[in-house]
Amino acid sequence: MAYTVGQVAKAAGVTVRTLHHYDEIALLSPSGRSSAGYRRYDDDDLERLQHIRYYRELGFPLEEIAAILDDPASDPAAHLRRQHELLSGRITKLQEMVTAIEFAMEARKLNIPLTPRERFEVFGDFDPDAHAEEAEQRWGGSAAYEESNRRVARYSKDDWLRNKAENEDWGRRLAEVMASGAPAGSPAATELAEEHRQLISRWFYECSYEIHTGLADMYVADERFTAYFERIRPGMAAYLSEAIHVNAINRA
Amino acid sequence: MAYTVGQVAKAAGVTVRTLHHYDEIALLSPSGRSSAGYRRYDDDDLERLQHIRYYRELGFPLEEIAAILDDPASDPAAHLRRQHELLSGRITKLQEMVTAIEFAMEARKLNIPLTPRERFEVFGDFDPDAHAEEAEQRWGGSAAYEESNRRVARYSKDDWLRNKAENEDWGRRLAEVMASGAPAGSPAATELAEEHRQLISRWFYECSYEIHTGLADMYVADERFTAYFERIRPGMAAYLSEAIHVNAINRA
DNA sequence: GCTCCCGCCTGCCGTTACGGGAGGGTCAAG
DNA sequence: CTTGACCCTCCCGTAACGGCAGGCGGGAGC
Repeated sequence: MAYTVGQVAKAAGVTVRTLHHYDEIALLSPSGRSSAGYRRYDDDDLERLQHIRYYRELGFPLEEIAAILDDPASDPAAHLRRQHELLSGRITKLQEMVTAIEFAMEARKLNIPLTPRERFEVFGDFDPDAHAEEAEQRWGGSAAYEESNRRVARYSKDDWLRNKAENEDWGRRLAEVMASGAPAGSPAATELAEEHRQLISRWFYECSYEIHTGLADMYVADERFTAYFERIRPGMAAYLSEAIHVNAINRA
Repeated sequence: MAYTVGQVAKAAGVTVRTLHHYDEIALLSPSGRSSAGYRRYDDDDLERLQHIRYYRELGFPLEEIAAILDDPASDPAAHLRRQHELLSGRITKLQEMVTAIEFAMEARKLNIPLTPRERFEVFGDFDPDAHAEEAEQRWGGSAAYEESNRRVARYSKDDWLRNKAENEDWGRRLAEVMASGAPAGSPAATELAEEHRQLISRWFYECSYEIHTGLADMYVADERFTAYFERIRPGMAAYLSEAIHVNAINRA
């Protein structure tokens, strides 16, 4: 089969101008011309264009694409394998970006400032995924996230202020309980732990006891979250963490 | 905290020149300058740069990024949500591209030509994933794929020729059995069905009876595969399909 | 206090991958 | 035989930087 520029352009999702350009730089020259000088593309040309499109999507410059496509050492099948591999890589990277975004969202909820390093982890050339993986585990599956995002999306500025106020009030009361000398396993403390859980459930996502204890562990393991609670009152991170655990056991 | 261009550039994974450019076009102007005219970026600048980087990764032109970042109607949290959504979309698209590649690989194995439409399905603007989903179901999980690809990667040109020869020989013999008038359920036919299964197992991937009957269904359901067998001998697709099913039952 | 090197500054020209016409031929349908 | 859709070849424009020149600034080591 033979196709005109217009047909090829439409099928491949590119403009005619692009095909002209590819012809100019000899990246993809149609295998023939009509008597009137019209470009005629055949199936082999289409296969080449297919590879071009995939490599382009993967960010390769045209010159490099020409080089690898004209490399006699690799056949079409090899290109498919290579593209498969590269695409998988891209997907992983994008997934890391997604978790990074989720991380930033979570940090925002608690007003925890991100370090420059955290902001650009996925872009920077420092050692990859070490932290990303960790973060993944922390706020694992997107189940709770999705819900949280759906809800948060509808919040007005007023809602946010109320949320913040409730949060601060809760923090003050927990600090008071700590000051009173009541142990983390005491009813006063576990009651506030339970309230914390319900606060999250009401504002963000259905927070099960399991998720809650997960958060508790994070609060002591991750310095940024630790710092957040420590700023309210020294020792609060560990205190709250223990209270949450006891509360979860009590209610089970 | 305040940072210099160099520090910001390194952290964010961009060049200093890029930051200069962003300053020039007023996309990201540092919040201050030192007495000597050095650019000083603060944390808010970093947050803005963070959003810029994500939107750029998503393919937005700088001008548009400036517009949406300066839009008073959306705050940082809104951007995070938007980026989350867009990233998820990109991931889905890339995954579709991966299955398209796998589709092309499978087609190559059988020397089935792809239609222009199939080549560029993921790029074109025709109705999405209708076929993609279908294809997914057909050669479902990547378990068999991965193995197939691993093996195929090591094949020499000679291997391919031997494979092709074996394949053609098998086709000829099946055509003979059909010509002899033996029904699809006859030992002669099911024997060749079994041989087909072992051919696949030897060359591509461990082909269980279950996978094999799956392939059989595909051979009659997908016109491209049907056409492949029909070209060897009319009626072969249905004949082989039945033989494979009978063989699977017999051996169970 | 001086030097030295590294980092920062402002132009300014170059490049990639096309976009988008202008001006003019072509082809199939009515 | 016209007409509208499609094709051709120039040719200029643009976005997003890359990269260098030529010159100032600054801090650490002598």
